[in-house]
Amino acid sequence: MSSSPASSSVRVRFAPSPTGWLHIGGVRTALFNYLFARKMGGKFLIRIEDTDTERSEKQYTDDILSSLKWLGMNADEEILYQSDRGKIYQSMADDLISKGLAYRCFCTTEEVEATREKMTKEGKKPMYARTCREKNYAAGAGPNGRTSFAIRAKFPLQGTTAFTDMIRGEITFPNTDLDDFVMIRSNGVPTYNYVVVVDDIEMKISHVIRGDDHINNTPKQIFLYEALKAEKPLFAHLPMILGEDKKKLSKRNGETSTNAYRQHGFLPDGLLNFLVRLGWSHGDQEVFTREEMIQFFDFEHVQVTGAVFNPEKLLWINGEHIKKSNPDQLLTILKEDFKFSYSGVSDAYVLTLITHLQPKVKLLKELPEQLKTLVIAGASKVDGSDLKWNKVPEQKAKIKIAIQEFMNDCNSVVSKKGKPTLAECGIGHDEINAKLHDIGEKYTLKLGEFTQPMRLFVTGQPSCNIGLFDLLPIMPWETAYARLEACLKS
RNA sequence: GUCCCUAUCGUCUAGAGGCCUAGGACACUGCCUUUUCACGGCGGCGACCGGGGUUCGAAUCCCCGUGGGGACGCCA
Repeated sequence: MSSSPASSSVRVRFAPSPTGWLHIGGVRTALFNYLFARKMGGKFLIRIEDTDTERSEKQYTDDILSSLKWLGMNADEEILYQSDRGKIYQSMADDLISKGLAYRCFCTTEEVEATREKMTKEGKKPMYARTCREKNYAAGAGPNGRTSFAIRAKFPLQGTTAFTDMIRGEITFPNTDLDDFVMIRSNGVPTYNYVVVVDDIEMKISHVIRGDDHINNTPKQIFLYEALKAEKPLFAHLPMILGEDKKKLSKRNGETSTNAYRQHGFLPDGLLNFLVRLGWSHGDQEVFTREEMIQFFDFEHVQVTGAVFNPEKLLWINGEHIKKSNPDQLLTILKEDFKFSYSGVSDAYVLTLITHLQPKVKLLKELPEQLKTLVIAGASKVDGSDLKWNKVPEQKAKIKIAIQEFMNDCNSVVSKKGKPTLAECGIGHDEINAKLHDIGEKYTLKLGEFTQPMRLFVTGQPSCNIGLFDLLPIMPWETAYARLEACLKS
């Protein structure tokens, strides 16, 4: 259903209104625009729709832009602010009035409301009564001395308005159901349906890719394209993201700011990967790199129905991305976004720890939590009172002897070679494994019986997911030894 | 209410008339692996909304019904 215009002509935009934080639904809309632009070698643009002066706030614009930056979706050209363009909107509207395609409406809000209520009661679609439609009022020359007017579109009374949606195909509206919508409010501020067209023309937008809550606005906008004698873009209406209650995602049912996802430890590509799979598919593939998303994206496989936001799958996908990440990059993010720091240990050591931990976490914020007792001297605060060995004192004594033997064994090697870690003394994962198995056999202990207390004390916390055999070789032996001593004393 | 869109496991989805006894993923669950937790491996549970057509043959095409969503603003 999609057409393939010359790639160089593809220009798409993400046009948020700064009336709230950038939320996940907005990110998905931006993403589909971004992917299409990148795939087609076109331009991805951003326009801030701040005509609603009441609700627009600078802090929201800042949040939207910084969130998009975090996600790696920056605009290819200068960002357009609608608040800068008031004069253009006004003069084009005046022009449409002179051509008989729009008119001044002096009706008051109360009058308009009244007819709307009446029509609703009669079971009709609430619309404007078109009182001023054929009056040709001049500015400042309204009925009953009224001077305040809005500008309305003179929408056709008959026929149909249709367009071909890239996702859904042909959509047709009877014109009788469409209103003479307001283009410029009586306070002079233009409305969304009007400025969106003026600006999309100005920006030479080739494809309008947006949420399907805009399908019903499209005929109004088509009217304006025709009135302004401009070439119409192609439209693609994306299905909505739904909350668990299957209603449009909102603050009530789980809408969350993009920033919150960042703080929780989602990777940009993990979040984007989850979002792209909400309403789009590429066979059975679930995990995509950014390059793959761009390479494979198409409108043919965009779903038509809304998709429920599934936090658990998001978590899983994020884990997949963390697994594949470069530890260096992970460390950088940890330092920048999670105030992660360490002392008395080398960068290489921290990086190796991350390598061992990254396949096991789903959220970045788990990393500093698990690392903290490994990379900061004296951070270990272990209480061994919950350990199983406390139940059988003679067993506990035997285990301590076994652990002591392991310590002595390693110690002799380390002091002979004079290196700070077991790994540098030639004792790696497999050697530790063999050593502990031997000791277990010698003292007729199951491996878990004595590695469990060892692991607790060496990691310095009960919830660190690193394997003991992975940790022992790389941890400074001095530290490991001290912690094992504490274990013996407990 | 009117208009627009829509309908495959709980959820995200594959599916373009025979490859479908409907595939994958998340979740749930059984087993295995194992140095706790986790990761991983192998299984299990689980869906074509209903009714009519069209066709030799329908999850797939058409119609109706029903369900769901969205829009009906001097919000965007």
